[in-house]
Amino acid sequence: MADRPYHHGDLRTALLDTAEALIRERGVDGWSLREVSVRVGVSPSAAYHHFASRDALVQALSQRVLARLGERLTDAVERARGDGADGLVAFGCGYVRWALEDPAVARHWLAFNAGGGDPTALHPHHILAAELDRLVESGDLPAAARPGADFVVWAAVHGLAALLVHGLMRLETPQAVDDQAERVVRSTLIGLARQTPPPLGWPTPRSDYTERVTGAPDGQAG
Amino acid sequence: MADRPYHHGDLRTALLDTAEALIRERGVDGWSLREVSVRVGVSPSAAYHHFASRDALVQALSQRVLARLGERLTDAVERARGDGADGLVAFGCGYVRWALEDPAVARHWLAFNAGGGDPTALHPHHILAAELDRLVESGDLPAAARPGADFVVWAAVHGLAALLVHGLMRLETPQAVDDQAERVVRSTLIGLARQTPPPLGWPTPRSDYTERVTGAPDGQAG
DNA sequence: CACACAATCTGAACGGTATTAAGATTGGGT
DNA sequence: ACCCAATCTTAATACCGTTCAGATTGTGTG
Repeated sequence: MADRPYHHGDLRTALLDTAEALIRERGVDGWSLREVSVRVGVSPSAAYHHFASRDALVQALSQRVLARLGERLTDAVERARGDGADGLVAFGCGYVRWALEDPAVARHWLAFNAGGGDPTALHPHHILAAELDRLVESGDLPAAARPGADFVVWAAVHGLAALLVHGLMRLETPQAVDDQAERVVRSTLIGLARQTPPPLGWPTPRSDYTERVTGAPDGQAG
Repeated sequence: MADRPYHHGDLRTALLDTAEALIRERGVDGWSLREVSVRVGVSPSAAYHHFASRDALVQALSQRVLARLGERLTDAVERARGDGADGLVAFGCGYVRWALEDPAVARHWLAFNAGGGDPTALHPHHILAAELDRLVESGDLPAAARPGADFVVWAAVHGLAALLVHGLMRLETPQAVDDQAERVVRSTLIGLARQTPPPLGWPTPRSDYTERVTGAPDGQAG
């Protein structure tokens, strides 16, 4: 602790990195502000010049994780974009793979996803919605099925990731993970396409979902 | 503290009740073992004669919450069971309604769902699987679509609940919640039914997503 | 270059936390 | 009546988040 300069240089990201590493090593709650500070080589109170509280660090970390997920998903979707649902299948696979590669970090995000983050961030929901719009334009998805479909697909993918990360569902091989993700996405899309206009079992023509399913892209919970 | 008997009588459930009430009042982390003990009227260390640690209480609470959810879902499914997917729609609505009625408690369960709980418990997954079996028997779902379908439906319902409870999606009215749950379940079921035997690009041209989704031929599962 | 100022970090402290150990109290069985 | 095991209490330990006064350093201004 003698050779280190008094000013760290970029303590903020060092704290984020170390907290994330500890989460990766010991689980979602296997870290403390103090230990992170010690590991970085500064005093515990130094963190408070970069984060208003421990919770602020948690929030910032989950935003950073979210940003990385966004980049990864845009890449995956762009690379796989072809005919039909391939882009969305890549979205689902990328989402679930990301969760399983770093279960603890994914659980951190699942639990503390930042509410008031940067609205321009590459949010999974945005990417998904854009890809669904493409499907409508290309005629692969009926326009009538589009409103609210983003949340149906997102729920399916998010739920699969959550079940896997929390150990309620187990898939042995990476191939099985991809297959399950693909099946979830394709089933949901087929169901969305076939159900909407006058499907089987959909009782009385309910009012359209455009008004009632309020998707707030940049909104957050109270 | 003078008129209370030295032995509480049923301290274990009293601790669980109080912890749950505090979670309901102040959020997932708005409680401590000490405060729970004080609220019940015993010393902080008394809890350790009923739970090995704070985490054990967390686990026990999440198991109890799970059991209640199970009872509720069996009731809902049995009551609504009719032709076709009505039972599963009731399952989805019950699941999501339960989550929204007590968001903090639901988040507690979402985060700490017990891994090694009672295997005979009424687990949502069991109820769902049984209902899917009924659909196969009644001919509403092709037998070929049955294997693994439970996890597809569960993922969709679980994901919807998770997105709502974490504020990533917002539905204003209870009717909108029910509608969204119904749409998720029916879409998934229709998709499962239509996709499986010879769907769009599903079985044979099993493309290798390891190449297509990411550049790296890598990935792992838990 | 000198000087002031803001940003950054340290050290010590406060109250709260989980957890443990040793001892007091009580109910049930013999 | 008595012993034992279960239950609860008191006290103590170690860690946690957070705050505050003060030391150290970079930066811009004359």
